[in-house]
Amino acid sequence: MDSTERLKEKGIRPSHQRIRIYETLASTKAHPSAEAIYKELSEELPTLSRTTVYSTLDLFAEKGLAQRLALSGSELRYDADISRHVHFRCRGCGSVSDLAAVRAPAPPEAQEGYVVESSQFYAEGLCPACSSRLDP
Amino acid sequence: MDSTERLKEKGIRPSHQRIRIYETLASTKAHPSAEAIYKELSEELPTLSRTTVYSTLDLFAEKGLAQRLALSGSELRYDADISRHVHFRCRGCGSVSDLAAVRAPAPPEAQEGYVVESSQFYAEGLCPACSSRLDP
DNA sequence: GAATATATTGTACTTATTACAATCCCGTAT
DNA sequence: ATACGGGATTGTAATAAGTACAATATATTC
Ligand SMILES: [Mn+2]
Ligand SMILES: [Mn+2]
Ligand SMILES: [Zn+2]
Ligand SMILES: [Zn+2]
Repeated sequence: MDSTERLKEKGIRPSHQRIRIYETLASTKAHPSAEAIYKELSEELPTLSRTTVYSTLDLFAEKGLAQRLALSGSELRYDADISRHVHFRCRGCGSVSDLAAVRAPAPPEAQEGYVVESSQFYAEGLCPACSSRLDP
Repeated sequence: MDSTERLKEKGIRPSHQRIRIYETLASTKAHPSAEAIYKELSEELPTLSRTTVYSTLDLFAEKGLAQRLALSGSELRYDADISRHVHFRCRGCGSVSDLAAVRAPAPPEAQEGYVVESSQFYAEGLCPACSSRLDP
């Protein structure tokens, strides 16, 4: 299914900008920030505005087309893979990757009165590149 | 054991500011931000600087005297309870609380090359107060 | 008590994000 | 085909959290 269809499916009007932002997000495993996507698309769409990227990613997260990752580090990261999986953030280089081999815990059962809408499990430390560079 | 001893134990010189910041953090279940602690202590210590609060909380996190929580929401929260437990952030009021009834997953086994230093499991949604105010 | 090291303070700066108003674009009705 | 209207996009200005830095104050060692 193409990007346009995916957006429509989630009730998002498939403008040119939104399609390209979604395709950019879906084509990488880097879990980019809004700024990273903005930079990536700036050449191709010179009039693209940061505001559009921010509000579009926000919209994607609201509509369940992408997940927003709040890990340590100052910026929010986004992921077009909406399946439940575990993330890793490297404190050396700031990269975010999937820990595919780790089983993600199920969302916690709501306790009395709480409404659980989402959950995240993530780890931090050093990625392979940084651990060989810094540790030994 | 008193706060002074706890700081010494972790190799932190127990200055007056550090002691009061630790005691403030340890006396609440609200998981305060640096700003919240600064406001709380400002009356008692009128010359206290934000910079001191930020750097002290940072030091506590480095030395293992407190944990730093990066949840969704713009600011970092801190917790003097360093045991492994699950957190909940309310998107209505921004409050952060413990989900005491939920078992926290163990830190993921490091995959080839990765060095895992910490991990977090947290949920988001509506707290009891906000869910009764917004939902029904 | 002087010399040295560490902690604190205040200010300026950076960075990520949001608010907002003006303009643009696109689907529909005339 | 043209005009209308509402959502989308843009650019600028503002906010908020956090950091850098240099000066001052406080504590520790000699
Ligand atoms: Mn992922
Ligand atoms: Mn807690
Ligand atoms: Zn790395
Ligand atoms: Zn709430």
